[in-house]
Amino acid sequence: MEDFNLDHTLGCGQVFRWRKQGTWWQGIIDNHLVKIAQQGNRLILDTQLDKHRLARYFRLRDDLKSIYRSIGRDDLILQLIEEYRGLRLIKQDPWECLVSYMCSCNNTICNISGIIEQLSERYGSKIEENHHVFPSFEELKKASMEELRACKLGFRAKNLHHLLQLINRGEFDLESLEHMGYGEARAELQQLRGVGPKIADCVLLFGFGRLEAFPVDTHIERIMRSHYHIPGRSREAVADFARDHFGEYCGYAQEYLYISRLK
DNA sequence: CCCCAGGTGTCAG
DNA sequence: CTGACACATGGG
Repeated sequence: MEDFNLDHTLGCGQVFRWRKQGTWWQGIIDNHLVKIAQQGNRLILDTQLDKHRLARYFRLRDDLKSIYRSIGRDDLILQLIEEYRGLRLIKQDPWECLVSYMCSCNNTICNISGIIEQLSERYGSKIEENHHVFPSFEELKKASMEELRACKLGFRAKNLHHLLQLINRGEFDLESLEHMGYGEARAELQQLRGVGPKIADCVLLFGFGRLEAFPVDTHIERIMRSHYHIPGRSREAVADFARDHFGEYCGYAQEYLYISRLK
């Protein structure tokens, strides 16, 4: 296992349900409980999940050296690549990803995790004692506004409820985004209540693996504006600059900038 | 009490 | 197009 750092990959904030106890990370991939640890260049597994699905989830087939060569266009990103080498994007389930990042709006990672856990416990199917899968659309659509409120979604409850109604009426189809171009899919996502440019980019990057997506949140905007000359005051200007500056794999650059916020 | 958090919708100028 | 403000909830 080369160029893979499990702690950076699971701890950078791109996923919300993984927990670390001791040296073991515990989480769920494709409805399977997964315990995983890293010793040097070896991954240690305790799971029924097959290796191909694991490799897809952690994007182990991405050629990081090639991606580093592509995005490594300035001193800052080169330094972050060195510091966080082995951080990989994760290929999340699109549905869980969309709901998760709808909950991320003006919220903390800690609170987002809490919401996702509550939704899973209350509406997701149980796979083992104390472990529930994130609810499918069919499971989650049973939730009323009041019940969503009880899961601490706050003002985001009406956005999620609206999404559930929309899908139920056949007026939105998440899977159809798979076959669209980046721009078209992004515009389609932004028609949803509570989904703007940033959340749309998160869904496209983490849920659909569109590496040309570059989500700009408060941290990314602050970092980008302090290190580069961005022409324009909007967050879209930052995203436009980044896509041009870092190129076709700019989504990877975003994650290295994002993890660097911690210090 | 303040401020901020992986933003977005709305509205005035 | 730009800035200001509200929005639920939790934590510093």
